[in-house]
Amino acid sequence: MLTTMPELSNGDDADAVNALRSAVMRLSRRLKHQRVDESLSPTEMSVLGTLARCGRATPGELARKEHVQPPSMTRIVAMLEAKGLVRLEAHPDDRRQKVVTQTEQAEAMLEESRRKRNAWLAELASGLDEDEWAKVRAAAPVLEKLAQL
Amino acid sequence: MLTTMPELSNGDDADAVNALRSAVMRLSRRLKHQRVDESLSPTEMSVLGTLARCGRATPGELARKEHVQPPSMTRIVAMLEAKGLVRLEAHPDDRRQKVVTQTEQAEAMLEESRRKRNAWLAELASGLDEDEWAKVRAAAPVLEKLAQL
DNA sequence: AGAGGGTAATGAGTTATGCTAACGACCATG
DNA sequence: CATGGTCGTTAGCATAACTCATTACCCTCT
Repeated sequence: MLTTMPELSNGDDADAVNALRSAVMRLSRRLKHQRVDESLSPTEMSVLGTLARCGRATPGELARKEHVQPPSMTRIVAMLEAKGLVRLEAHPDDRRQKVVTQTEQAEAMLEESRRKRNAWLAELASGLDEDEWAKVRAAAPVLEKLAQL
Repeated sequence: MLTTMPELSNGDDADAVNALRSAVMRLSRRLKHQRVDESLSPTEMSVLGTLARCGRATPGELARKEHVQPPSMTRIVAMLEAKGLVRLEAHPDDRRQKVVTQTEQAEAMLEESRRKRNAWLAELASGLDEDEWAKVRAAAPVLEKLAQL
């Protein structure tokens, strides 16, 4: 739990934070261009990914998960609905809320997406050795957790 | 070198890529708001970090390193110069190019930046256990390398 | 020496993607 | 039944990137 957190003041961690921040910013920029579907923004893709894991969610929940303001999520969901990738239904208990679910079309697109991402990854991974890649793989779920804190 | 790259087709790696992509997008969004200097965009900060490591670079080199188009870097460098954080000099051998170096003021700002980032990190790290944090620390330099490939 | 192709930086205009503020519909508690 | 809080939405705006076009310069080849 890092209750004492002694390492936050030492140089290694400071370097790690610097590296992490820099890498995240640059990678996010590259990911914007590495779109699996030309007409879908990274955040829209991320929402689909979240839906695939959660099954269903309200716009507000999605906004919190993606760290986006509710109005932005409104627009994103509307976009996705217009493209037939999600469905909006009335919330069973609360008529203020709505429930978003993904369509079969989205399911197919995500599969396609996985293939293309792997291709992209193959190119990048060729620059990493086995050990480096193992570190990335180990850290990936942690980073995801970190992003949601 | 992953010459055979057998793991690119297995599920673990696909999951890792999904998690990584999602985490990078969300973290980058949060980092945008966690600015150390309110008047400096994340990319501008990243450029200063790069300069701190490299010492000096041309706008074109910086654009390539940051994965930004040259015109964007022109504007960023102009911004930084206007704020007294970098200096532009003529290239000794090629009059088309310019050389960007950081000022002492930038040096001081980066130090300030490091402190604030550590504070932000402390908050996030409190949600990770020692083992998770170790994984992030191990992966940070690799991610940086990945971002530059 | 001069012409022409390639590269560096830049200027202008556009697009994308988020934000804040204000609003209407709805729940819930007195 | 009124009133305060919450959810989603609408409207307007800000930022930070992009593309296309231009200018200045280097370099090679004749």
